[in-house]
Amino acid sequence: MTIDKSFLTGNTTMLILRLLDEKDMYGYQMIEELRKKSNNVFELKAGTLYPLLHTLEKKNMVTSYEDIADNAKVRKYYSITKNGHNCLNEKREEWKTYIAAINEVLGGASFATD
Amino acid sequence: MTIDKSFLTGNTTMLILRLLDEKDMYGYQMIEELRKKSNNVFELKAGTLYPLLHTLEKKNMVTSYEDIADNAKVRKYYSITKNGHNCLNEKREEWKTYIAAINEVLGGASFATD
DNA sequence: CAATTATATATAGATAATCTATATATGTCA
DNA sequence: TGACATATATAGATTATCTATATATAATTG
Repeated sequence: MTIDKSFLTGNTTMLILRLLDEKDMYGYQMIEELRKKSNNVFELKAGTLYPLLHTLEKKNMVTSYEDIADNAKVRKYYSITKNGHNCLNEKREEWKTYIAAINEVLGGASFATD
Repeated sequence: MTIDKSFLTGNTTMLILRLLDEKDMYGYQMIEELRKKSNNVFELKAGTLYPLLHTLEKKNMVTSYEDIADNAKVRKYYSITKNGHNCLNEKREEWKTYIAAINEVLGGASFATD
């Protein structure tokens, strides 16, 4: 089954902030993590992610710094800010409300988790 | 709480087909139904819906006919086709897969903190 | 060893699904 | 009578994706 890519719209920021809420990561790593955690459902494109990270940095949701990864190579790491953490919590609440509404229309059971 | 409108992207077609899968409706009625069923979460705009209905008709997902509503006024009713019904079932499956993937990422072993 | 593929970051331009604004017409209510 | 709700419609703006392209290094493969 191929997932309608437009489902993703609006969730990318929430997902990225969620990853960074666990640990600092660099861009390419986020793409791989999302792919793995979602069982290949999310295949976020580099051309989507890097501009988004720059925007999140401008909005003070994340900060970046250069550091050396396990393989001794320099990578651009991102770290979530207090502001970004608060935004994540808001987005999670919105997401819960949203899927409850969808399920209300679809007439099915709720798939929401806390 | 204001819901991020971009969450809706990609779901509108599924929701409209779901409404029509229960009974024939006219455009304005769909907007009202979605608003009510979702407890005001969905406030679909006329400028979004009417062009979408025209597209769905071109794609043979729905058919339309003029009929007289309860209040004796002529309204443009839409009816789901077999094709539209099949599309709805596919979208529902995609939706399930998609939210399972989101919850996989969101649920990753942590609790929301402030 | 050369060619290809994977890793890694970045930007420009295209695409698609919404939105707002506007138009038109009728009906209702204060 | 003037504003607001119902009802349908289109044009143009906005926004979040995408693809294509660029660059550089590392790893793999023929």
